Formats: sequence, structure tokens, C-alpha cells
Amino acid sequence: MINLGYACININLNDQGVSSSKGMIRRTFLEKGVQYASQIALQNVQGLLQIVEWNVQQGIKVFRVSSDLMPWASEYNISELPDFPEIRATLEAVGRHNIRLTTHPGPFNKMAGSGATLNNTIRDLEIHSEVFDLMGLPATPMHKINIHVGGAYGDKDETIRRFARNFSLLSQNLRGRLSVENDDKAGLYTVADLVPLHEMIGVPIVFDYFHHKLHPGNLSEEEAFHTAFATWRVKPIFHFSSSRRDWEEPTAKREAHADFIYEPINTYGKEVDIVLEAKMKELAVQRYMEQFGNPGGNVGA
DNA sequence: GCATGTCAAGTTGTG
DNA sequence: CACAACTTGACATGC
Repeated sequence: MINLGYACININLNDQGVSSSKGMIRRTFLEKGVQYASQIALQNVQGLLQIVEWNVQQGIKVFRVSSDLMPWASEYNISELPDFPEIRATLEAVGRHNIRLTTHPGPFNKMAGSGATLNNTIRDLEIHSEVFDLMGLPATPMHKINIHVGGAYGDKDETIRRFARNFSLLSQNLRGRLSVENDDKAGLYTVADLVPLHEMIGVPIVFDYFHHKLHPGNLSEEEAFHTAFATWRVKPIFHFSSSRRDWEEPTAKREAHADFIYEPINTYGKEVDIVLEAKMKELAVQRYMEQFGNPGGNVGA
């Protein structure tokens, strides 16, 4: 069975004021402090619980949790928030649902960085892992904390080795959840480029179909798919989006995502889960299923 | 309630 | 060579 999911925002619920990613700008955090951040964090986890319940009701079994769940979490310990008991109870309720939750921390995370950049990265990734711990989720790539290598620093191979060395600085649970994704930019990492990193530290490779189209390296889509597939010790989870430029807006940037998915997804006979990165979120999942059926080919089953 | 200017972080290549 | 894109547009303000 191939399960489709989406990322972070549910448009239907968002229109009703239910969100899991309310944040604040720096100035507001400095004015209102941790007390206010705690209130927002509680609202966000409650919103997340509603979104997860909605997904379960609709039969959607994959969902990416927003990285904005805990606003300014790098500035405090979650367990010290005034609303922590309620936050924890709500996260536990989220984690009890039968849904594959993942997350995709932002582009500021640079595991091959150094100094403050690396320290901030570790802090941010550990927060994501702590949230999954609070949900009671196992420390495996079933609940991937997925990042890009994010920079080549003039030497792709050496950068991969630095990533691998820095990996040992992470907690065991975070190491168990981490995954890496192929990039869309010519100077960065294709699936083939990431294989040595997988061999060094065991992290699985998330295959992003759209990024591969933009920057395939020497592999065909099918070859890249199978290469990434082989790096997983649990059911793989991959990303798919359609080109905004090709399908909706000819002047859009080449890497921009479309609102919906316009092509059937080829999973080459394999069982994987897929996050649809489409701006219309759950509506794109629903439209995909109506138009193309399950990517595994068992339409209506 | 809606338009607008602004918003933590790193790195890259497009336009 | 500024800035959008990437993760995810959304906060805060002023009309």
C-alpha cells in the first residue's frame, strides 16, 4: 500500500482558524517572552491534534509536522514551559494516532557547517527529535527528521565527510530518525552523491522526484529511485511535486511548486509512502486520488 | 478586514 | 548582483 500525505498545513482547518504553525517575530518574542510562547505552543499542538484527527478520519496516513510548532524553542527548554503538562499530554495524544508523522527542518540546518552554524543546527534538530520523543514515536526513519546537506563549501566529498563526523554529536534518537534528501541545485547533492554519506553513517536517502528532474546527475529517475530505495531499513518515504512553471505559471521560477499534482507518480513497483509537496495541501492529495488513484496502481482498492 | 512592509538562521544560482 | 528559493508564508501594523 502506498500512502500519500502532505505538509504542515490543512487548508480546510486553516480557514477555520486551526493551525499548528503560529509564530511570532523576534520583537514580539522579546516583548512577551516565554509565557506567550508557551500559549502559542499549546495552541499549535492542539491545532496539530485536530489536523491529525482530520487526516485519520479522511484516511490520510502520512503528514509532515511543521517546524514552527514550538515558536522560538531554541531559546528555552520545552519542558520548562508553563503549559508543558498540557502540551505533553496533547503531544502524547497526537502520537497515539495511526499516522506516519515526519518533519523537515529548515534550510538553516547545516550538519556540515561549523561553529555557531553547527551548534544552532544541532539545537534545532534535537528540538524536533524531542517533540517526537514526547509523542512517543520510535526513533527510526518511519518518523524521519529530514534535511538537506545544504551546502558544498567548495568540496562536495569533504563536506560529506564533515557531515558524517558531526553526526556523532547527535543524540541516539535523533541519529535514528535523521534522513537526507537530494537537492535541486547543480552544485549540490544528487541521490548518487548522497550514497557515500549513507554508507558512512547509515542515514537513508529521501528521493525527491522534482529535485531529481532539476538536477539528475548521471542517474535516470528509475535508477535514482531504486538507489534511494535501497538505503531504507523501513518503508521509504519520498517527496513529489509538479513544476509550477510547467503547469500553472510559465514565468514561475523553475524550482517553484505547483498548487496541485498533474502527473501520475511512478513508484516502479515498490511500496513507498509519498509526501505531496503541493501548495494546495490536502486538496492536492484528494484531487490526486480522484484523478490518478493510488500510485500503487490498485485504484479504488 | 485588508493591504503592505517586514520578518532568526545559511547557502546557492537564477533572473 | 540582489534576492528568491529551499523548510512553510505569515506577523504586525495602519488604514
